[in-house]
Amino acid sequence: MKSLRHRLPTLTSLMVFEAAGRRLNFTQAAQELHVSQAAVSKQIKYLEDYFGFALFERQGRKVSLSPRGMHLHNKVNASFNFLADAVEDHLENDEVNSVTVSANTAMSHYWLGNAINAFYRAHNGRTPNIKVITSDITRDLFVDEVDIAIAYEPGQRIGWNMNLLFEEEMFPVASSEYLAEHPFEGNDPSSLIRHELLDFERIEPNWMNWKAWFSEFDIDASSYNITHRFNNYIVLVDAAKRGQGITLGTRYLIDSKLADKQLIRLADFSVRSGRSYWLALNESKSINEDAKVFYDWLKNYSSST
Amino acid sequence: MKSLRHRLPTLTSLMVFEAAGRRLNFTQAAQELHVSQAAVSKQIKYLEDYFGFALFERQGRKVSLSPRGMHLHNKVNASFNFLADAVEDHLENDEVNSVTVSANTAMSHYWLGNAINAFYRAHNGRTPNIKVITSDITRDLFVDEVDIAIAYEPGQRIGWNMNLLFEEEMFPVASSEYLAEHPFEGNDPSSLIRHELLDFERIEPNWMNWKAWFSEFDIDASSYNITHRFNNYIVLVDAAKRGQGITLGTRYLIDSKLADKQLIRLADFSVRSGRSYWLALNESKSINEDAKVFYDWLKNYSSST
DNA sequence: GCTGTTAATAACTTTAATTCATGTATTTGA
DNA sequence: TCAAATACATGAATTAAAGTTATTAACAGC
Repeated sequence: MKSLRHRLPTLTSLMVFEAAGRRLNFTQAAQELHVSQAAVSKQIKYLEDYFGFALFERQGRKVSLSPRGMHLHNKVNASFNFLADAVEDHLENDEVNSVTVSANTAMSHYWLGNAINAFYRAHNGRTPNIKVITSDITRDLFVDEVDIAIAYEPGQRIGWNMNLLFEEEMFPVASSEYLAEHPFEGNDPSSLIRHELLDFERIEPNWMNWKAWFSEFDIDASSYNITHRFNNYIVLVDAAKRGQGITLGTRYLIDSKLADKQLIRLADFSVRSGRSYWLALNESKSINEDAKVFYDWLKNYSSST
Repeated sequence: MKSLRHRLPTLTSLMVFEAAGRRLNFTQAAQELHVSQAAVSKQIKYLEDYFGFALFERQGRKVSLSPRGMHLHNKVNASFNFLADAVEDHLENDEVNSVTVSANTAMSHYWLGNAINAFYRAHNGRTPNIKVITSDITRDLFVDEVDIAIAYEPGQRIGWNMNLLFEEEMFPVASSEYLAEHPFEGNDPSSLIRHELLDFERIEPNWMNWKAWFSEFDIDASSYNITHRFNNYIVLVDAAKRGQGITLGTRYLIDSKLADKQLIRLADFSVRSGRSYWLALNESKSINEDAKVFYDWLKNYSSST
């Protein structure tokens, strides 16, 4: 793995490019940066040599970003702004008491949001500030910054105190609207094969999808019909709620949608994958008392629902 | 608005901090960067002077990140990696009867889902199969596999036919429950500073957050109070709907939540960021007729809403 | 065809970054 | 227990990157 320094041109040149690309005027960029126009010109030249193509198109005395230059500029701009915000946060804020919680998209939306709200209500709104990191990449859930991670099959992790939350169990669900249009007849999984099936497709989280689900009943992939596919569980469930087809619902996650009839469970067959969700407390950094309180509260909350 | 350059310490110092904080060993960091150990030591000292607090804790000849140092390091690391990926990008499904559409999390949930459903209804459920790719990384939205991308500020892209969808405009919103508990009094943005503010924090999409929003009214970051932070717009809006605070709503995305009173707009002030959402058709691969039909339908749909 | 504006370039200067040499503190192990 | 080894800090000197000044060239608008 190359060092970051050797993966990048000089940072000065990128910063000059950021200003020049934003203003589309080297002279103004120079004023903004409090340097001479010549300095800007030279830095841009260096950067164009580095890449081997033009970042700007020169039309006489006007400059505009080339297609590739524009694309690069978006990224560079986002990156420096993020960096500047981070730095300013540290200049302005004396350390605030704050708890960072991470979870994947589905958990964040269908479970954690409710849990935080219940915690917040239970303390009359006087809770530590909370930061929620949502990501479907397990590695991102366990970065140092995180105090509490809620993860699907994370495996053992040193420095994290793990607690079983619940086991994964999946069954077919659809909206009442869909079922009115396409009545579900029969009482076994093979009755599903003529229906419109909405599927989840993503490397991680490596959830059960229709293929794995059907295989539990020895039903072959060629016999059923996947209409739409999604890599985001919320968006998938959105489509099911709107009546576009049948999807696999995860117990605990979609219970509230069943309770208020936004989704209807088709029959009583379901599959337990044998995999689970876990609650994890980061013990590798100096103990954050607020995090510990929330962690214990969550353990209790999960066993009571 | 201060120039980026004057919002940041020297970039060299940040890059040295990135390496030193990752390795937790100044000598190794120096080797990685191909500089002397003294250079690292000096840069870290400069940065600590800049911030006015210790980034590292020195225990004898060992160093570890201080809590604030660790926090900063996460951001700096993310930022430089993002930058390096962007730079490296620049150095260098053809399944039948199927249309692949990509969009970020917020767009997928708050806009695209409705649009697909309307398309589906308009054709009595006889539409091509659709695959939805949800990602908050712009690059992922424009992979070859995608037929139609819906993107926030993608820049010009060769091989993609771009169409303006709508301009970003943001204003404060909260649930009626929150407003009953914390009445909003006053009629200018500075009235917000005593409220509980929920914020969006993420490198990409590089949306307007409270900091940028307030700066339009010359309100300083130290004066208001961010309680909870999120890197996923859906999860952020969930918290607002549950009454945990005030967030910035994006016109067009949260209009339906305003219509059904799940969220209430606080006042009539709003900020236009000058940036926009775009609809893009992939023309670099052999034309997918189904995709073209959906693209044209989407253009029409967006102008009618 | 002037006049004002903007970018590029060459020669020179400045200064931030880096090195070297040395000092101090701590850990390791014979 | 006491060298030897390891790791960060610091002052003075050096270097190379970044910046300046001055000038040229290429337009755009009057």
